[in-house]
Amino acid sequence: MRALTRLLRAKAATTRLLNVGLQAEHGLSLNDYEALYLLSQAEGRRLKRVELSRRLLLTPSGVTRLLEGLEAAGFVERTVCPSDLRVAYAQLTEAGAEKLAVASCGHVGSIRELFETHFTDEELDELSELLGRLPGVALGDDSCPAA
Amino acid sequence: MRALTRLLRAKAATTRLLNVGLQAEHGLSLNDYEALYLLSQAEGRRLKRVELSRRLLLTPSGVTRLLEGLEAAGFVERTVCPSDLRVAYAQLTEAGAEKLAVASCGHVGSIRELFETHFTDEELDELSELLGRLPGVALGDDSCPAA
DNA sequence: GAGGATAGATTGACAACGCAAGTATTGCCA
DNA sequence: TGGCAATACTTGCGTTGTCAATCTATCCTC
Repeated sequence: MRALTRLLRAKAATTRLLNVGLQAEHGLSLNDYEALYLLSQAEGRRLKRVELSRRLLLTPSGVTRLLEGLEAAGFVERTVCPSDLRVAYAQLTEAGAEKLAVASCGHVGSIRELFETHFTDEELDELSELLGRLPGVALGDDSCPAA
Repeated sequence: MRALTRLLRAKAATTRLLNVGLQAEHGLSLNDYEALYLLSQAEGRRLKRVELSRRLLLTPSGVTRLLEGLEAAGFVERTVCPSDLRVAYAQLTEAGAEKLAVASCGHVGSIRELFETHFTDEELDELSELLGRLPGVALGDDSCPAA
């Protein structure tokens, strides 16, 4: 119960902090960044929208809205799947990859700063292990190259 | 970094789960509930709006919007502070207290179910201790009577 | 005490996201 | 092969919460 309220507040606090940084420096939301990152790690730099929805824990409509912005900015393109005309891939563009690279510098810096001043490495592992047990959290796991 | 993405997803997953339950059964959002709860624990069952904003980690305008709904439903009233005409207290009404009591039954049940199937008591303590270190998370601490 | 800085609160415009409903495509099964 | 369920996605609408601007009340300083 206390754990719950802290979980809620922890999310609110951290997203606010990181969001303003990303927004101010690169005009990206935290979800924008996550989406670009997931795409960059994916095979062929593309992902089905359903897959993004699962990984980002957004509803399909949320993904559509998110990608609208990213497409308008030229960071992703929609491509179709020849074998199944229902699916629309989100394909990372060269511009998107560059944007991600640039934004990563400052962003992972902020994250490290935020977390490493409060936790040791072991505690971070502990924390993510615990959070990973909640239903749906540890889905498309991300092998985390940059940090 | 993995910790961060899991934190974000953990919040998204849990709020969605708990929100739909609360919403369906009692027409309250999670923040509505938290606000009622904080008021019920406060001295005289009232709190300054600024205080609510700190505790719920909402902006002041967020608090105003939240209380709009609660006032319309008759669960809180606004009262003024005689010594400082700027502050407007949010005062829990009798109806609000009853609503909270009724909603608590099912709600803390859901929470326990969600958390206790995945964690032991020690792990919950560990988790909330860790989360509490993030800036701003462990503010108005809540001495947690019900669970 | 007058004047400016500051704190508490509200309002309007806006972005993000969920839900429900709708469309299009595919797979299943008789 | 025809029909029906399921899947992938989009769109309209409502809710929630933020930000920037504003108003009032209080405090602080001269």
